[in-house]
Amino acid sequence: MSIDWAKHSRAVNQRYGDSLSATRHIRHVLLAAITAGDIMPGTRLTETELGKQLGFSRTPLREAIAALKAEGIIETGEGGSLQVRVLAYQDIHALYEMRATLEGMAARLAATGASPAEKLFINEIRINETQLINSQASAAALAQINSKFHHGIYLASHNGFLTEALDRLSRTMVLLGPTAYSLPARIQEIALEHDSINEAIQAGHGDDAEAAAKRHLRNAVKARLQIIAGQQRDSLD
Amino acid sequence: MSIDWAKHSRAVNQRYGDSLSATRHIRHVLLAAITAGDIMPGTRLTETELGKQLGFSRTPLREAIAALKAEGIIETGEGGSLQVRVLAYQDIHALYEMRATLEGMAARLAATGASPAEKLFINEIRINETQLINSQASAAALAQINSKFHHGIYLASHNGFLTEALDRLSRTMVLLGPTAYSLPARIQEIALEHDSINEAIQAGHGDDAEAAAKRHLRNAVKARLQIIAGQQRDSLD
DNA sequence: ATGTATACAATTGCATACAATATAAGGCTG
DNA sequence: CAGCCTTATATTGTATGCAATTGTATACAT
Repeated sequence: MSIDWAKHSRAVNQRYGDSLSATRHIRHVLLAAITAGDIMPGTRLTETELGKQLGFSRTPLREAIAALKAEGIIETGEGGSLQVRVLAYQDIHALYEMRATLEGMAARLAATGASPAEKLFINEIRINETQLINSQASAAALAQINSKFHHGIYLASHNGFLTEALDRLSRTMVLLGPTAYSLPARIQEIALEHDSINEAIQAGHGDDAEAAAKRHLRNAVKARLQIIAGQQRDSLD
Repeated sequence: MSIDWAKHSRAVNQRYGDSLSATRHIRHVLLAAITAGDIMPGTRLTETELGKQLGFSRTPLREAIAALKAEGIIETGEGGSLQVRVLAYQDIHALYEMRATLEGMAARLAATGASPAEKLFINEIRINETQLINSQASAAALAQINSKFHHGIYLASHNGFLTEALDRLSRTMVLLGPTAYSLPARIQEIALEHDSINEAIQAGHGDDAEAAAKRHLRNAVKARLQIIAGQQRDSLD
């Protein structure tokens, strides 16, 4: 039941340096733990316990939680108790519907407005992804390069609010559990879909880029539903 | 220099009841003060001072601020000092670009998926707006009914993440200052544009609704730039 | 045996106190 | 007189303690 907080803590220090304030540190550690699946949606979190385990007092912990609540990652259940947000089934559709629209917008803007350097950068990530797939890299490694590819497009949109909204959606998506890279059959499809997006961006075709991105997300939600169906248990617990 | 916090506090109590936790109460009061223009972007906020004026200790105040920071309403300046976020000029375009896409999406979804009751509700708001305009209501009253109209469409999209994203954008927009209703000439245009959106939604024409919403936002950014040009001062202060 | 009331434990919400850090002023030295 | 270092002050960051609310268990009555 106990979680290896030290591992996540080290990872955060390595990624952001060890000069983060306690509040921010805790925020990243909690996100990492949720992303890793160490804390499942619905899990009740108690401040005293968490504080003791993380080695911080309740004050910065509560501030981190306040930020995560504002983001919709943590919610207050009955009687004000804290728990990791539980997404309803219909939330999955809403989430992917949003992402399809925003990813489409980002791809369009990247195609029409990205600098040559940015386009080269995106293309390079795409090449790296192919190499990783061919070398049969782990699902985690593939998920990471996938993140980079999408994030590169977000940045190339030159719209900070769009980037932030998509980052936020990505963070919310970790509540859904394992990524689509746990489905071997989906990996090749993803590669092809990324290719169409990349090609449209490289060619500067906004319409095509948007359409390709939307197709990509439509297929993604299909894969996601497949994963969820596989996880189905009777809900008597 | 002193701000009438009691006024905002009363308004919040009236709107949400007086049983809100201190943290949430403070959050709404701060938002109200920023919306009303009592606190301008760039204004430095000191916790001790704010806490004293609001009548709360620093703990709930800091939690409210943590939430507002996560939303991008408050930012930390040099040396960790707090200030109301200052939007750059290019942020205006990015903001409206986002809103155009999301409002378009919401209008499309409302047109294709709203229930008859929801469509009636939207139409009713639209009728109310016309009456208010004809009776030469105040800019504040018009801004309020405008909010209702848009928010009604958000809800009719049946997508919680979209609604939340648009609400968030609206909150960010208060950082831009006075609404377009300070421009008399714009009021009639707004009415016409709302009409096209409403008609497309009532008729169930998704494409038309999206297009009308995007047109509306394109015109809105034009009006906004006009307002900003009017506020222009030499920046020698 | 079941439903209810009451007492107790656990947890959140808030306030105060302390520590660390940044800002600003003033004096000292070159 | 200018520049820099020192020191004092102000402000943010963190910890602890208390109050109030909620959840739970036990005992009692029906």
